[in-house]
Amino acid sequence: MADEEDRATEAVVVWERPERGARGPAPERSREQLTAAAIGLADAGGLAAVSVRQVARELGTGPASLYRYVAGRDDLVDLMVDAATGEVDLDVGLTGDPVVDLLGLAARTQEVHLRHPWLLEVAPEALRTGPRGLDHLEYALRALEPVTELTGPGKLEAVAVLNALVAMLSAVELRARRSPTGRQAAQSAYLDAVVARGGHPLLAGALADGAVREPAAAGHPGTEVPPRAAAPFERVVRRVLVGLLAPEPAA
Amino acid sequence: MADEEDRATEAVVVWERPERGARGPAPERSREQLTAAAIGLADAGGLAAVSVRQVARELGTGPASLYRYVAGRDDLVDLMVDAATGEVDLDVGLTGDPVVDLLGLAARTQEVHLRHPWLLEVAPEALRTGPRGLDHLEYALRALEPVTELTGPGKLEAVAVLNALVAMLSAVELRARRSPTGRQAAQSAYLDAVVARGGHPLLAGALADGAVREPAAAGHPGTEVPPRAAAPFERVVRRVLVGLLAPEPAA
DNA sequence: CCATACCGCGAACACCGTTCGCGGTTATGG
DNA sequence: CCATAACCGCGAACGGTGTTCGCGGTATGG
Repeated sequence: MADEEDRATEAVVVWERPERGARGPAPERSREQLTAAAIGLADAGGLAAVSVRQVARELGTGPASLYRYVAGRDDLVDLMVDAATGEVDLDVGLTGDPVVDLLGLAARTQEVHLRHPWLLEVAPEALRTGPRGLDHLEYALRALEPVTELTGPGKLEAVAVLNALVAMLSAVELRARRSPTGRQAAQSAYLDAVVARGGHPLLAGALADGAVREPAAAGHPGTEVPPRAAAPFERVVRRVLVGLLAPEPAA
Repeated sequence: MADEEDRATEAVVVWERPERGARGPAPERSREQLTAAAIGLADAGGLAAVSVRQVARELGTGPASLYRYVAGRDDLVDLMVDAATGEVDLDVGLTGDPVVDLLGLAARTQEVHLRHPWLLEVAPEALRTGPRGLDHLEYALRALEPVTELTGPGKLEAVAVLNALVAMLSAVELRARRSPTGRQAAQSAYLDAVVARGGHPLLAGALADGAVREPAAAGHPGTEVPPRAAAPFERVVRRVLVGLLAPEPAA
């Protein structure tokens, strides 16, 4: 009574559906091509620019054709995310020090985030890991092997925390790089107004301290900020890792 | 030369636009009503269920009418997020121990996340903080006041890390609670298949260890998991906080 | 060799966010 | 005090979206 109702469960994940059937003519395109086109659009115009119609146009065909390769737009996003994850180099040897090894993985992962900003736009809710994602995870677990203080689920938690951390820090870095996009400028102005209004003294103080928000002169690019951002990333990631992997937090 | 071109900058944030003009008849509805209706829809059907048309229908009017209260759908989402943030109780006294105080704030914030799962669906990219969000931030900074090892920007970073952490742990908790929604079931089956295929031994081991994924019997709910999830949350948050606020990570 | 399963894709459906412009309402400046 | 300018509600429409249906053509398994 379980074998026959799997036709309802046949709404299966992309990675399990075969790339092509065995009967008909050969497909004129491949999932890889769809993915590449979609990633190109997203790199240029954000995740919102990735529509079934646009991707189809990019490939010189109609929207309906894509549904031979993919069950829907969500599958397309899954393919994109996994392809981007595959850009992280996992052929780097391990030193045996979990903090060092995970820090390196985090740095290489951040590079991908900076190269594909749309990764931050995909809702974490809908994240369904593909083969490359699982390789990424396995690598992290390999780096965590020397750690004996954590159980299996504990290690998975730690990796999840690390990934969320990398995403967040990448978002910060991206906001610092590109010139404000109007929406951000408005938000910035609102922040100034509220701070000036008093009532949030500590926030005001924290903002006054550092370079987090520079004067933001006219608005056009021009002053490119070079590689200056490596330091805070390493510092924060290291501290979090040390906290996560510490034997016991005292009491 | 700055005062006159602000007409281009008049694409301003929601919080700065007045609720109503001074000339015409009184509006029949309020932003608060729009927000409440939108949150109701989102609580029931996710963020995707929040469309201008649906909200309008909920209020018994046409889509165009909403644009008197809001510049677009994004403003609506901003209002929702800020309203939800306002549900976090900030009237809790501080003990003076930053770890304890921030842990409490994190726990109360997670409650809101669990009550409004759609918060995790809003892309972090588009997050523009409103007044309640700034209050939340100010409270966290107040809890961090005794910490002298961190500068202003450093504290802001720490709070950002904490918020990302709470979001991630809430996502985990939510996934564990509700019965898999088909998409998640497919993902789960795929995971089993890959693990059975070998090639990810550490992942297999980690999954075999704990209760992260129970056998997943038939599929229907039934076995409600009670409040059992407080422990890992506190443990992880505490460790991360200790790492973030530690004087110096050794060398 | 032919039935079967697949491929490409034009056409259509339902929904989405957003804009325009109209008639009615209200406060204000002269 | 009243005319005018600013505002409110909203029907209608535009261009975009994801997705489905069903057709003619093609390669392959039995």
